[in-house]
Parts: sequence; C-alpha cells; structure tokens
Amino acid sequence: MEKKRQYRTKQREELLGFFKKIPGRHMTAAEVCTCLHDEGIKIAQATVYRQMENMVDEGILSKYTADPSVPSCFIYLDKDGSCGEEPCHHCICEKCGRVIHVHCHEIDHLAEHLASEHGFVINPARTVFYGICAECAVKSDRGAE
Amino acid sequence: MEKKRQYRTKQREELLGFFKKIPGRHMTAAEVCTCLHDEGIKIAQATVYRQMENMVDEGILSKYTADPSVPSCFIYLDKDGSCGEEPCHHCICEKCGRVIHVHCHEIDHLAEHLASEHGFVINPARTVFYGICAECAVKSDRGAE
DNA sequence: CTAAGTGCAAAATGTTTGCATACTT
DNA sequence: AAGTATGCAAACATTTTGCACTTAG
Repeated sequence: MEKKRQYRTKQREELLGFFKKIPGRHMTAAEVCTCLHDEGIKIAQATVYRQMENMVDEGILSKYTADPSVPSCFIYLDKDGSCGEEPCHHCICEKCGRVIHVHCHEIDHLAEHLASEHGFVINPARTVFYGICAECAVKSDRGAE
Repeated sequence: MEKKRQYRTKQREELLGFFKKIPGRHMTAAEVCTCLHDEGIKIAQATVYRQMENMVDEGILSKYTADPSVPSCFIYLDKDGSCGEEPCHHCICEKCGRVIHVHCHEIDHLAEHLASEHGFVINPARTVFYGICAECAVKSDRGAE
C-alpha cells in the first residue's frame, strides 16, 4: 500500500548477500541468524524478521508457512519471481518436509487461467503445493495398511 | 503410522456433526469453540485442537496455515477430499484474507501433470493458492503509486 | 478394569512490538 | 535535521502439554 522509503543498511545488505549466495535454499529466521553469526555477522532476530518481511513484500524473498508449530521458511527469488533461471514453483512434501522446486509451464498456464477466468492473480512467491513426493509415495505404498 | 484405537466420545461426535453441517466453510479452533458454545455445547479448546488434528490425519478435515500470526483454519472434507459436490480448491487473497473456492478443471489438470511428470501428488486439502482477488486488484490499481 | 479422552491451566514456540539508540539520507 | 532501522527484552497469540479425573470399550 503505502511505500516507505528504504534505507540501505549494513544488516539489510548482509541479509541480501546471504540469500543471494544460497539460491534455491529455504531457511528459517533462526537459521539465517545462526548462519550469519557463524560468519561473524551478528544481526538481531527481530531485525531478520523485519527485513525478511520487507523483502517478501518487495518480492525478493518468498515465505512459506507449513504449520504454526514450525518456523516459516524464506527463500530467495530472482527478479522474475523464480529461484534460479526459470520461473519456479514449490512443492512441499507433507511426509518428509522436503521442498521441491518445479519449473513447469503447466503451472504458469494455470496461473493465467485463474487470472483470466477467476480474476485471481496468483502470487507464486507465496503459493506452495502440498502433497507427497515420489520417494515418500513409494515408502507409504509399502508401509500403509 | 501406528494407529491408535479411537474412542467414540461425545466431544468427537459433536465436532464431527458440527463440521458436517458447514461444508465449504473454514473455521479456526477458537471459532469452533465459540460456535459450539453458542449452541450450548462446551468443549475445551485443547480437546478441539486434539480432535481436529486427529481428523486431519484421518483425512476428515483439511488444515490451512496462512501465516503463523494467524490461527490455522480447518474445513470439512468429503470422502473424496472435496468441500462439497465438486473437487474444490482454495485461493486466499493476501489483501483481504478472503478464501475463494474454485472448482476448476485446470487445477485438476495441473495435479495430474505434477503427478505423472514430476511424481508429486498434490494434496488439495492442504494446498492453497495465494494471490490477489479481483476486488482487491481493482482497489490497489487505484490506490497504488 | 484398562486404555483413551477431557478439561484446566501452565508451558512452549514462533513472531511481533515498544523504546531508546544508532544510522542513512 | 528528520526519518528509518536496529537491538534488546518484554509482550503476544496460537498451539501443545502435564496431570488428575472421567468415560468408552
């Protein structure tokens, strides 16, 4: 809504640099803190939260919330909302928790359809597909019943 | 995994009955408590949480977590994982928070594609599309800049 | 009678916020 | 100088848990 002027602070630059170094990896706020701390960079967790929330708004990061009892994950997005070269969407396996990156035009196609037919513009940065990944499907085929 | 014997308690039956009465509506644990309370049925919130979590595991309910700062929502599912007659998917508007139910074969098509091509079986019960709904899009067109 | 469920209140957890200080522009 | 950002700790909100008691099988 109202755009606030943004200062170029040391903490923000560090965070940005950190995320750019690990494209395609998702991290919780706490993990970001720890990783930076290990590199000798100390940023308060509140700052991490605040900046990362900003970045989500700016479309720089994407945020996932699987379950309230688990910390949200953030991941770096390229300018075009992808995690790397191509537009990227995310699937989270409900069994193993793994995040799978999918580059798939079918999803883009769906997005167009929802926009034109249903007037709903998807935000790929926040939309996550939940389900069961191939490996876990195999496992539960044997384990179930 | 390990299936625990389940007792048929009054509270569980009430919850089940309550959800069956409102197919297609999503409710937080607190809302469920309040609604039941208004009907003269008093169930501890802890019990609601415990039972609803069970029901999610059993595939009776679906659970959404939009954001950790907002309570999770639960919704009743039919045997086939839908919210009513047709297979149902959910879009949440990031602006107004509204949940939009979409019955759309394009999504089913995508689901098939992900399954066959990517080996990922979507769980429609948990997958939510985030984005901006038509009404909010109009508003922000005027409001922005 | 035994195992499972309930209710209450207390804990736990992730996230947000108030405020004084420090930094950007 | 004015407006933001930071850091810390306290505050919050939701969800989970421990425990004594009740209920279902």
